[in-house]
Amino acid sequence: MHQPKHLQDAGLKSTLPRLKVLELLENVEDRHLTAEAIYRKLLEAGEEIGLATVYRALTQFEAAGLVTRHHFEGGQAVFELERGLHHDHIVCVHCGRVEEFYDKVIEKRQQSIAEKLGYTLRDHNMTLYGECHGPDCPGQKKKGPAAG
Amino acid sequence: MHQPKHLQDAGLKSTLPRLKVLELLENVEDRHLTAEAIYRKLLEAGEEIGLATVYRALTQFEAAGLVTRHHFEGGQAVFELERGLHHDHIVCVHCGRVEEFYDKVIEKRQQSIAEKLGYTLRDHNMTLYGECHGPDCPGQKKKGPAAG
DNA sequence: GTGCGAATGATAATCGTTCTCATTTGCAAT
DNA sequence: ATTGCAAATGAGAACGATTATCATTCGCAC
Ligand SMILES: [Mn+2]
Ligand SMILES: [Mn+2]
Ligand SMILES: [Zn+2]
Ligand SMILES: [Zn+2]
Repeated sequence: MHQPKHLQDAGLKSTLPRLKVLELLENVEDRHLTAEAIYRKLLEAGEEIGLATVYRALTQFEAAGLVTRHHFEGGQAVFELERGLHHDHIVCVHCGRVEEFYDKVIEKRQQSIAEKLGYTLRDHNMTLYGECHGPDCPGQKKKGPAAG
Repeated sequence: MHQPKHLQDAGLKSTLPRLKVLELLENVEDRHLTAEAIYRKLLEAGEEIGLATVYRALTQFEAAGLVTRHHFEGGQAVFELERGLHHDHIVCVHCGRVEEFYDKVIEKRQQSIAEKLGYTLRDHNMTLYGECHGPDCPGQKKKGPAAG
């Protein structure tokens, strides 16, 4: 339970819907959520909020640096609470599980590639897609004890 | 002027609209085009084709391995003719210019990161965003001879 | 408590892309 | 060259994600 007074510091008026979205992002287990998932979870928690407001709040949080938006495969953007530590992602193509990683060698190489090509690097998107081998992942063909 | 007989080889019936799209991709200067850009160019060239057909052709070409689809920033997907050589991209945030590159160190590192995290790597997306310094790029603040 | 500009939320609109379906095409067998 | 028919086309409707509109409500300084 953090105390999300961050809003005023970020130049945003502290309103109830915004606090609800921020609180959810701070306390939910899965860091990477679509706007609709956030909306649904708030409704399930008995909160009264509109989807448009969730989108607006997330966009404002992003502009304020409180939240990061990612575009993985599959239409919907996902949002995560910013923790100040840059990282990239690997996503399971079967179950959608997301892991984070940071690789200094890659980051440096990206920088020097940009320079070599005459660009000033401003940002990058690196997402790996693979098959996780978690027991709950539908990508794991379950070998029954007898051949079937 | 290539001879795009590739279609039958790829298991696709050789139809006029498909040939037109493929021919354009083979002969156009800019490798990376949106579906609408392709559609527009064909119309400008006097061809008669529908946007839905362009989308369909590109999707089929992608499934057949003739074309690759990328999702850079900004809504529209871009397509490019496959040349068999994997590469990644750097895109200018001002003028949209695209350069390609391939970095063996990064590719290897992606593989070992995936392994370390327990994934079997299947694909990846790496796009760098930066400011190019081309003379025509609107990101270049034109310094006039006198201070303004 | 009042007042007012900012925020909200229901809904319409937008944008890129895919789907529907009546018409046309490619092509193989006559 | 015809014919036949499944596959392809294209105009427009439909779709999913996100944003815009606008009447109502809220946050907050007085
Ligand atoms: Mn993350
Ligand atoms: Mn390319
Ligand atoms: Zn998985
Ligand atoms: Zn540029």
